[in-house]
Amino acid sequence: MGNLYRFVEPVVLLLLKKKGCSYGYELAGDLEAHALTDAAIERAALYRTLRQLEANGNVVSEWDVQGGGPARRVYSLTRAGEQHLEEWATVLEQISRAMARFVKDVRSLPAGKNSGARKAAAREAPRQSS
Amino acid sequence: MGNLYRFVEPVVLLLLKKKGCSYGYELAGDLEAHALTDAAIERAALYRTLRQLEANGNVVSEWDVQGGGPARRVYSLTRAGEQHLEEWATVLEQISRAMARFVKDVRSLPAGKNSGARKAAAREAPRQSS
DNA sequence: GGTGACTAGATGGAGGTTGCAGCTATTTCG
DNA sequence: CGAAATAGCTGCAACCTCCATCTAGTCACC
Repeated sequence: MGNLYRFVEPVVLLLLKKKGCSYGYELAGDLEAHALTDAAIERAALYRTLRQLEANGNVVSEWDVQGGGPARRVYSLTRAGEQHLEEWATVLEQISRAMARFVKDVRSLPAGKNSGARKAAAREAPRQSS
Repeated sequence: MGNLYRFVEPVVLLLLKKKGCSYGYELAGDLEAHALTDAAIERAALYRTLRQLEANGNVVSEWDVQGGGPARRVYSLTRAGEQHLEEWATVLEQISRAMARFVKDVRSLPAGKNSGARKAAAREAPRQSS
């Protein structure tokens, strides 16, 4: 199913809201736990998503040169970002419901062989009635 | 959010199972009603999805030259296709649950301003102390 | 018998996304 | 020193998406 790049964004927003602020490398770890799909998340996708979120004004970043190790680019949500997260929640809620309906629909059908229609035989009463 | 090309496939499979068999132009109409997202579905995506499903052995097609109007390429599910649909149901069920969890998670957080962490202020005790 | 509307399938190509592989740099540990 | 871990970032081929457009058959109408 691939990486479903689009769902990296909302999860990152949620994590940032929960944690207050964070940086790419750390988020990469947390992402596994919160991912909407079981697909592994690409590092590249994560970094690119963060940059894009910043370009769109949903997060801001600044360098943290303090602790040991290389510098970190620390991100935090803006107000626009919080709102964006809410919007994601609304959208995902709808999709979630639609998917649940879909699953129920599939399950409600006779399993196994295709009951209603024999193969592509169908062409029994074609409408050349005109 | 775009067309979410990936979700055209399961919906087409479901429709074919329900109807026994059908063709592109007709499916295009039904798709609106069953779509998982509110995005309109591209004709191009539909036709290409059908071809791809056939290439993967999930459906078979034959020409219907009978009725009025141009010939139709009529598709129907194979047994592999039925199984593929089941698999889709399993996957989508998981994603649906994960999304619902996500939404609940978002909603459970304090709305409005970011409580836990003030802006990007964080850097309160910067280490120019060195 | 010409014209437009409708049905039906399909493709072309610009532009965007993704996944992989790799790069740099800093610090810590043995 | 050299290796490993941390941290961020980029290049690029392959792939996907979206829009526009094309072909062609039939029908209704004048």
